[in-house]
Amino acid sequence: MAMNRLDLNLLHVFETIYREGSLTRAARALHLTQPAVSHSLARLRAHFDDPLFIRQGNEMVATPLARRFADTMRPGLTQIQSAVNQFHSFDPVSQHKVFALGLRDILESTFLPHLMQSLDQYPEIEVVSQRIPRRDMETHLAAGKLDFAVDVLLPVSSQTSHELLRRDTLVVVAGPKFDGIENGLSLETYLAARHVLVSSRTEGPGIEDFELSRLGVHRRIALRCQHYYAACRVAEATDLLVTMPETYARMIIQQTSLRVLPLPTNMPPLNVHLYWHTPYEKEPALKWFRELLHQVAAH
Amino acid sequence: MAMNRLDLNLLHVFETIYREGSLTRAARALHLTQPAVSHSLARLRAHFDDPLFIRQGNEMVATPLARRFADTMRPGLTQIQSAVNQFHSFDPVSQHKVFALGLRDILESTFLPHLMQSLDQYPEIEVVSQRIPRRDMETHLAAGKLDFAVDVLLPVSSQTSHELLRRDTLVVVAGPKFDGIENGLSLETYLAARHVLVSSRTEGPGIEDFELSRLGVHRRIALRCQHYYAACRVAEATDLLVTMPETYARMIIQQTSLRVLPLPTNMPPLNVHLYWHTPYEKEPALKWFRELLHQVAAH
DNA sequence: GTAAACGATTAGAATAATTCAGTCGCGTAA
DNA sequence: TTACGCGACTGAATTATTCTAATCGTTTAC
Repeated sequence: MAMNRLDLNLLHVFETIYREGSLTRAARALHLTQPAVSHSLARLRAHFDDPLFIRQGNEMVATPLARRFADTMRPGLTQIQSAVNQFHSFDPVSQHKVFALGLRDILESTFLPHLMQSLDQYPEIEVVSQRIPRRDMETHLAAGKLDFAVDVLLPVSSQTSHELLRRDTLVVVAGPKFDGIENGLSLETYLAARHVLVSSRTEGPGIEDFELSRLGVHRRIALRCQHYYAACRVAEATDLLVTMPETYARMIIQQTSLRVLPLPTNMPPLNVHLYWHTPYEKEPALKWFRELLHQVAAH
Repeated sequence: MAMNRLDLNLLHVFETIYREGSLTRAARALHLTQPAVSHSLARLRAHFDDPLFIRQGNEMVATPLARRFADTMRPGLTQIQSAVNQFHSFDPVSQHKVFALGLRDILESTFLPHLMQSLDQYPEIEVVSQRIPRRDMETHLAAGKLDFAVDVLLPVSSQTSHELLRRDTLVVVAGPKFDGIENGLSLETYLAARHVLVSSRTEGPGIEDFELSRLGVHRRIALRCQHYYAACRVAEATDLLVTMPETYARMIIQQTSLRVLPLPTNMPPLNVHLYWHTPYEKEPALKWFRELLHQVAAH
């Protein structure tokens, strides 16, 4: 290309010779013939006006200039190769990468176990799960502080993309002390029963109560608590009912005497979406992780 | 070269397009035609599977991926170019460089004025003069803490190179009160005179006294002091003689009534040598500075 | 609407990189 | 000491890549 400017591709040849200490082995590593490597070395020698490697027996020993040059340029070459790889391809098996994921509340419980199981085969991959306030989600994604966020459908700007990750619905969890459901749970039975309302707020209706009030009915709240797990333990020991997302319900009732029942009336779905900063969406590592999350969500 | 490995020379093309925001201007900057740059960009686009630059009117606007890639790889590219330049060529006019020079005693006075005058035309060059114990000279040169040392002939290992920088001899400095030298200074007159001995030690003979004792003679020391400058001020005000290196003598007597006379007997020369760490001697910046020092010493 | 500026594409020329074939130097074993 | 194997170097031939000239399509300015 330009006169007097070193062909930067020769740096890779230099580095390989340096590492292998032999032109023949370097040629093998580069998938070239030995004379090709010899010619490349000749070009480097001409450029630096130094033999760079001196043959001693069957080893090519680096000259002081070669050694010093190798130490000086290596960090830059490593950094460039890393940058090129970041935007060209991502190999999760060999490349270290930390993914920052915004997960709220029960989504940690429903996603992280399967996700970490999937990452067993990728020991270089690390995941950091953070809870970010909803109002900060987009700025954190744009700034790269978060790679992805997982949440219900939220209004976002055109700078943030999202797609459906998993469908979820509300179901009813009942313990063995709750009777009268041999033919399924009717709306009358549901409304006559006493309920546990799960909310991090100390007052106000739950999401399901909004829908019931649209039907002109309301249920009887006997207990208000903050965590679905605690609510299920209560339902198991009493005849109170818990209305909650199905995915989490099925996780919790395992090896308990609790049952999952369909809600006796239609409720809008609780769909979980994956969010990311649109301009970054072509980055190979992020694309790979996105696919992985879809696989995990399909469990 | 290798499949799937980016031609690193394309990075320079990328960077130029990014900076110029136009293929035509980038081509001009790279001394290529516009289609050559277009081809290179096509290769980059294929590699990253991204347009990288989108034409908006007559500007090529970088895509988000291109922007992020530019920011990521720029430090590495800068570092590599710097490393390559360090070992290929050195341009003292435009490249910043600090040279560490080991100078003892009067050598600072005799070298630094002319050296700094020569460096007037190289504003990017900085010089640090350090006094290093003689026993530490070689380790400091090897470690790169010193680029060069200037001293009389010393015994050094094969890892340290040296070459003659300047020849010097001992001369006699006399003030206007000293008589009887119309036909030159004879050995008898020299021995009959009173002398100033300059030494940082509080006792013991000077170097010239070793040579005189080999002739079976000795001179009369009337004063012992530590600096040649002070000794010369004494000679100017009295009829005492000072025996000292010629280069410094000629510097000091300027615009005084002092005279420089040949020593009336042969003494071995006081040659000043330049020392450096042999393995580094091919580095272009050090080569350049070495040449400069020779020019300065030839003054 | 026209001319100029600019990027993309095609075809061919020029240049660079790689391979092939052969020679030379070094180290080791017989 | 000789023969052999290994590996680097060199030059010619071949292949691949890059660059240029020309042209086409798009955009901008007047």
